[in-house]
Amino acid sequence: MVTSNDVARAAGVSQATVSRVLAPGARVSEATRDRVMRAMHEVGYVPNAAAQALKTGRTRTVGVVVSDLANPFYPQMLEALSRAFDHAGYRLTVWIADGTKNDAALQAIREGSVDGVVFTTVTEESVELRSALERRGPVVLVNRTVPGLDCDQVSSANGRGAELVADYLIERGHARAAFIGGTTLATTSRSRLEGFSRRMAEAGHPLDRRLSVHGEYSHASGYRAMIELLESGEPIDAVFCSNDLLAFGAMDAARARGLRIPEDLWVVGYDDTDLASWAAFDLTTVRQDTTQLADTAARLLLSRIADPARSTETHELEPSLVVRGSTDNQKGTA
Amino acid sequence: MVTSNDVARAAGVSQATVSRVLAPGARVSEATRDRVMRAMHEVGYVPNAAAQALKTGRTRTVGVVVSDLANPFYPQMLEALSRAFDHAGYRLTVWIADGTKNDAALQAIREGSVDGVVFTTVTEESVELRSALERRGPVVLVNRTVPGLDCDQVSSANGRGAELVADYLIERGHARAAFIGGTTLATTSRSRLEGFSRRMAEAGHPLDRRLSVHGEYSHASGYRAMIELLESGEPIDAVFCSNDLLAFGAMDAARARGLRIPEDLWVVGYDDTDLASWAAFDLTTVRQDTTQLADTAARLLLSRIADPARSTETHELEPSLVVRGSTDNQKGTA
DNA sequence: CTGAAAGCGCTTACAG
DNA sequence: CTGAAAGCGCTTACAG
Repeated sequence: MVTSNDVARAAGVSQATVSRVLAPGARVSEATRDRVMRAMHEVGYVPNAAAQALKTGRTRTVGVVVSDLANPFYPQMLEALSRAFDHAGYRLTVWIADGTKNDAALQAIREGSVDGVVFTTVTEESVELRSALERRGPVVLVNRTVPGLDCDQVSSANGRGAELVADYLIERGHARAAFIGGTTLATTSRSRLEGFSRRMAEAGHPLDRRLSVHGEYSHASGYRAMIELLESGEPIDAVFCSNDLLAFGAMDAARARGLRIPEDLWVVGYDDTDLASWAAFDLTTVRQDTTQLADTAARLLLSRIADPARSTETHELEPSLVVRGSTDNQKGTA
Repeated sequence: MVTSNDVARAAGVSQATVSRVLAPGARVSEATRDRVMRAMHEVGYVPNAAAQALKTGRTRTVGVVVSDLANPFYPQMLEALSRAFDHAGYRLTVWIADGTKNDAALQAIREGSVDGVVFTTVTEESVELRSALERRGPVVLVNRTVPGLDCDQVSSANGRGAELVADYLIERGHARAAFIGGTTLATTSRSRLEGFSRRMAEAGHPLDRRLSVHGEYSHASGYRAMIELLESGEPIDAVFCSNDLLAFGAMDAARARGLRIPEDLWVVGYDDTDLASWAAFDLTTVRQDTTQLADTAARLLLSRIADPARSTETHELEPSLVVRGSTDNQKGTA
């Protein structure tokens, strides 16, 4: 390994001077700087990250915890986070798992292998996690949040997004609606159901309990839920799924049972993933801007790392309804 | 920050003894060990990762470079790699980008922030990258490879997979086939085209040059390519796409033009991503076992890290054809 | 502007 | 089995 000592020897200066040449605000004479730079290239010097981290207490790495890359929303989120932190000169350590990795990420903060952590899929509010998050640690929750928790949080205004769907369905006369949700442990699914059923009730079309089905966030679960709804015999003219992945499953199920979309049934999702715009689905859905979510999360986390004492912030980004063919084949009138 | 010195003080032993309690093969008396363990919990001690890395030269972190999470194959690959390295006690630093991150990953090895790197999307054989890879560095190429490069590599036997498709189409009398490929810079796309056209030619159904279209690996590109093929007016009864994502785009385009699949056109993909089995596509495709790819890559990389001098290995995993409804609606006879 | 020196928090020979 | 000590490769006051 080439160290700053090797460079110092080659350039005929002290090791400290080599270090200064690389330090942002350091005063080094032009001549010395040139000589040292040349020597660095000659010997092929790259500063050792562990030594820098040990001295400065910073790694310029942040952790990201996601639970399920089979939901296309998360790869998009991950890509957006990668871009956001890349711009700031930070690297990403990624944990992919079914919720068991929150502790590993928290541990990584304590051992100093990451400067902070972005949690995208917090579900249950386990006591340990809650208290860990509340200590003003360098963490931020994106997407799924924990209402009332004193920690930086960013999400889509999920209730508001669901209201947009309700308003749209009512206005278009598709108010015999069902709801297909993911795990009730996720705030996203809960908030979307709440917003949806509240607005439907307000408009005089209260959501029938039997028409509200919960499972997990997967294609298979959406498929099963749709079959269940159809076999219940309850007449429905629309289904609001709490994310796109469920909607894809629901559409596949409905079509498998011979229903035409949108003629026989309207389907609405949430997320506006890439797949939603594919012709196979052409799904009306609520758009969450992953870039905006990621940028906000990155900004909050980096400012938290810089100032651990600042008070916490909660951001709710405004969602928007994207109307496509799964609800309306008369694009012109949408 | 709580250090081993704090623990030592609390337990009334030397700092070295605290360190030994955590070291795998260290000889410490039961009594001392107990006392130290208790002290660790009391003061909430977690070893500092940077200090350990500086001393040992190991971070227990590996890098992964992927180019495009919009292709569902990569999230699956990433998840499989995450699992494989997790089992070995390694963390993942992930670079997501359009091929510009190979250098960043190579740099990370040099500065010691990762112990090794998995490249999933090497394309062009730039001279710098080539020579960097060839120095028996702790790197492994998975999925896309560079034939002839002296470095550990794992891939699907892409040519063989394409032959399976050719054999199947010929046997089933769908030999007026077109090919839709991704970037020609990717070995995957090139090898699949080679295997396919070789076998088609051998069987007396040489692939018409005009029926071989290349773009990039995206849904939109598959869509455009399919439209192009249809508008060429050449009669075709099957399309082999060099990955599933292209096939989804091609199917969407064909259906948009009123073609029924499989009645009017057979479509075959490559990868067997989750989406391929969704009813919306029900895509016949060549299965690549991401778990096996990832496990092999992890094994190679970890053994390379342990023994930098070992000779390099190239693994080609056997693919298999998964027949679904996009080519055959008579499942019983498949 | 530059050098000598301390120290970040560990691991691991070296003695005893 | 345990302690004193060196040293991994940096950064950054402290002098000059």
